[in-house]
Amino acid sequence: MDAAARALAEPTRREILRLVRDEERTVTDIAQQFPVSRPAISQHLRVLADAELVTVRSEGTRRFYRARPEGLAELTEWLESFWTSSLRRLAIEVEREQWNNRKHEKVDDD
Amino acid sequence: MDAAARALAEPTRREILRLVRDEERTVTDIAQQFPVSRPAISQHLRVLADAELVTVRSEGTRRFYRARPEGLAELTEWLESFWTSSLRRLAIEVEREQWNNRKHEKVDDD
DNA sequence: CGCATCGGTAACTACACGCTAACGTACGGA
DNA sequence: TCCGTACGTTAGCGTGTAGTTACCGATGCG
Repeated sequence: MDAAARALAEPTRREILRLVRDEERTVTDIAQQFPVSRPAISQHLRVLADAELVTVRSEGTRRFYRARPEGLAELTEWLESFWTSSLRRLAIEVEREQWNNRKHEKVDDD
Repeated sequence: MDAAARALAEPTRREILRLVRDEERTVTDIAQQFPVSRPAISQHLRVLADAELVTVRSEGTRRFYRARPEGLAELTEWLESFWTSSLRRLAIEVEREQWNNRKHEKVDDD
């Protein structure tokens, strides 16, 4: 997961991932979509592959890359745990607020 | 979102975020949970605050930090778009496989 | 075979990043 | 008022990372 998180920290890599999300693409094809050189894209693809966020398929001299969404599983779970936690916390706050309201009523009563 | 993604790339920052997920904590309190110095934690907290992943509440000399899950919204949506995309792709592949199976049956018939 | 194309790797540069040490500031208690 | 505590900020240092150019092997085609 650490590798996945670090890989996604780079805007270029996120964009690459989006490009190969629904269809496989070659390196040159991908590189043409960016203002940086092809070797730079190659290095980004290596990072993504090491993080298991993409898969490769060789065909002759060409290499087709494709996103591998399962690689994002851990990270997604981690993020979702925050949402559920947020809901739990919200419930607690509502409870406390109700408690405070009751106290205020008491004060008003005094 | 770029800021959030970069902030989460750091293991220490992810851990900090988990620490202040359900309850607010002071800087010294947080720093004691890590092998690094307090200023280092201060810097991490600054990054998290800039990414709007935490909020601060001052009380005297102490500053209480707390996670702000809404800051992860964009990133979560981005990740989830991959899951739905993955499902769509899977559906397409199943379809194609069924098509191939039908072709095989034809060949067998020949 | 000769040559172009595709893509990975190496060496190097520039910059971002994380950490520490040192300092400054603000609040609180004696 | 003096001192301790709680934090933030800065300078400096070492390391990591993204980019480039140059070069390499492998494949496809005449």
